[in-house]
Amino acid sequence: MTTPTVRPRTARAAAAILDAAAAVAQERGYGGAAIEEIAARAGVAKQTVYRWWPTKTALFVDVYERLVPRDAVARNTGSLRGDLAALLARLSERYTHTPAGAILAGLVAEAQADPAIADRLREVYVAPRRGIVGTVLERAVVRGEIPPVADPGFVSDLFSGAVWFRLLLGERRLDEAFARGLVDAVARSVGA
Amino acid sequence: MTTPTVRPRTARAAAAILDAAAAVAQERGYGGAAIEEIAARAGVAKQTVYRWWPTKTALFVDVYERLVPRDAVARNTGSLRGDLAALLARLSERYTHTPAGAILAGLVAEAQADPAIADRLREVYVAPRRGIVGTVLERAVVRGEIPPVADPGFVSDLFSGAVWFRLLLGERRLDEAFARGLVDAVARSVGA
Amino acid sequence: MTTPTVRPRTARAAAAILDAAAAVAQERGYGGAAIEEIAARAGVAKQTVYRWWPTKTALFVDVYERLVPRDAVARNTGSLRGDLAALLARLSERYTHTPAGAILAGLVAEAQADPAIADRLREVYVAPRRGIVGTVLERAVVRGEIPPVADPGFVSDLFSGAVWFRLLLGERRLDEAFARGLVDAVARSVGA
Amino acid sequence: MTTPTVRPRTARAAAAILDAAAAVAQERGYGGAAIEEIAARAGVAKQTVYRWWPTKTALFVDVYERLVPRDAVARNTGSLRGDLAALLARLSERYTHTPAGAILAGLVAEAQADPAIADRLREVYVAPRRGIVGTVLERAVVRGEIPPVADPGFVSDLFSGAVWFRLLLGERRLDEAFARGLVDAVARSVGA
DNA sequence: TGGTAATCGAGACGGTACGTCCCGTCTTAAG
DNA sequence: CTTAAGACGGGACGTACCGTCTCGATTACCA
Repeated sequence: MTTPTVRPRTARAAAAILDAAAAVAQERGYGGAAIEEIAARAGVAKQTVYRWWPTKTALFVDVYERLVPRDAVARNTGSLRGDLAALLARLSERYTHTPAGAILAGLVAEAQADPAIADRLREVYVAPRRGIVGTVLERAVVRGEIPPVADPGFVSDLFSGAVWFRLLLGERRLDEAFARGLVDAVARSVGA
Repeated sequence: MTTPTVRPRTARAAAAILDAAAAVAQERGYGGAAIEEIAARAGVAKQTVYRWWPTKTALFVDVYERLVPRDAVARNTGSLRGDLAALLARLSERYTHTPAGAILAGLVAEAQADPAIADRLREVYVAPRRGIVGTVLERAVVRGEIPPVADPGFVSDLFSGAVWFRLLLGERRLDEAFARGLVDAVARSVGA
Repeated sequence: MTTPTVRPRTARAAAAILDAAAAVAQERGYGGAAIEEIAARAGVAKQTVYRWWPTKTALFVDVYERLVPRDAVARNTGSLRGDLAALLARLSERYTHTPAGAILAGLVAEAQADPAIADRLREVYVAPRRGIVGTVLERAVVRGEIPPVADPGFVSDLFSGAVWFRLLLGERRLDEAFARGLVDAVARSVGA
Repeated sequence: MTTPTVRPRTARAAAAILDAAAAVAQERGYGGAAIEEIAARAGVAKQTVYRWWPTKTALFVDVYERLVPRDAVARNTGSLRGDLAALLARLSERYTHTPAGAILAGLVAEAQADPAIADRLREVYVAPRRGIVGTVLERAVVRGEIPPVADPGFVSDLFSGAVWFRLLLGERRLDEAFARGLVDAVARSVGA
């Protein structure tokens, strides 16, 4: 019914830019990704990138969201451990096959010098993860697996921190042993 | 008896460079720290920086080690929880008053595109942390507080990941509540 | 009887564009005058400018003609010296109060690299000036002030060159002394 | 004995840049000469151009001076008419075989919007020409060909203006007829 | 008098060049 | 012989305009 605000060509260009940005980040890492090359690869003028994203950071926040959508919902497997394991499997898949990890690391690095970026990152990364893990925990409470969780945000951060540490500083995959250990630690910490 | 290999002026210059690098990183972040400015601020020619450190990364690995020495030993407080709390207090202090966090984040970002940097980072950051937490856990085993730990490296990473997540993405301090929560979670995970 | 081909809005827009172009050239010079700004200032879409003038050069040829009409006739003062002085006074006035000089200089510069522009410039600038000076000389011949002039075009160019040299490289005005000197030189060169 | 102020590599780069600038202006005209292309053609980084010349204008003032040296002296042919003719021959040669004319036109255009450039141009173009023509006139006075000249600057400007008008707006050569006419007009104007 | 085609403003688009910053290498002159 | 100073070739930055294009929203003419 309503006419779309964004014009066709704009949408086309935007998609091409985000795709190109992901591809370049995949090949050269976050730091090595030059706007100049992204634009060239997207078949777009540099100005067109700057028209829609004021900085490289802003661009890659959007790229990250495209790779790891903010509104993802945790699969209900019927048990807390199963849900957490499913979450880990999905994360593993995304960080293995996309530059999501490299991008996140780059954004976190920049956030250290710019509070605005830090805020934005909490918005697109921390808060959504807390939402997802919080859902999983609530389901477990409802199921009677665990008592009410005093600080679900903390539990989520514990979980996310371990995953981050592994993916960005250890092996790039979350293997069986790691998954079992982390699920176990989280489950214990909430009194399962 | 023997004269040191490194000449006085060299040592002086090296220290000046490391200090200047830390100062610039403090002000402008890791990404914003230019070798050019570091050299100028150290009162040294750019070439002198390149003589000892082939890349910005190598330089900042040394800066990081200077801020968070690799061979630090955990204080023995007489209990697992006490030791962990002491560890947290020391980390909080370092990441609050130095650019250690910003530098670490920058190095981790670069490590995503360069396995050699990743290796180096495991060497100066992951391994030492595992050593320290491992020592704490061993002491607790000896004390009889906990049973032998199957995978102390994983426990250390869980601990480090949570600290990292908090310091680089949340508040820059590790307050009382956070410390209590993390100590508790780690202690439970090892069956305390 | 017939409705004019050019619609009202069109004519209005064209005038607004020429005015805006003159104004911008006045403020920023020929080189600094951007089509983009001219269009904006005329309250017109950029495309509307390009609809009527293929290039900046073509636009400014029209602007120049508007400031210094091609069909101007020399005032008959009753003597050669008087006519020439009147010519000088009119030129001085136009180059002092309009961007005609800056525009002419810009066009001449572009003509050096493009023979088509050079031709156009001879058409709107050189030829009309020769016509005017030629008229003045003929009148003087008729009056019996001077013998027939062998090469009136050359005399005109001598006159115009001196004026140009003064206006674009010296003072922007043609003062009394200069006028007397030039009128005298020209008069002598034709045997007055 | 004294060490030269300008270092060899600098001198080498500077010469390459000036040569390249002249070549590009020859091919594309003043307006079409991009610093980017000049640098590339000189095998030099763009920054190296900007290190020595703040603007395109400053660069081309130097290019012009290289093509038409400021300190040139008029050949003494033994007569006023001969000296003027020699001057014209030399100018014709320079404007025909070098981009001097295109460069001068470009600089004059820019001078209309920037008094500093106008000053500089009077310094490197108007004043030297007045000096040269002044010398020629003085010699004629000494020879007894002409009475003392009241305003030699004006005579020079008359001469230069005519030459300019011809070279930049008419034919690019100063043929026999034109030379005879101009020499004659100038000679008459000073009472030869 | 209401429909329709031309014209308009707005401004996105692919490009090119701008002038700046910093990279890592190099050359020079002083101590 | 080492150093500081800084020039150098290079490459990306973010900006300004170029001239072309697409979009809706007026016009203004014709049915």
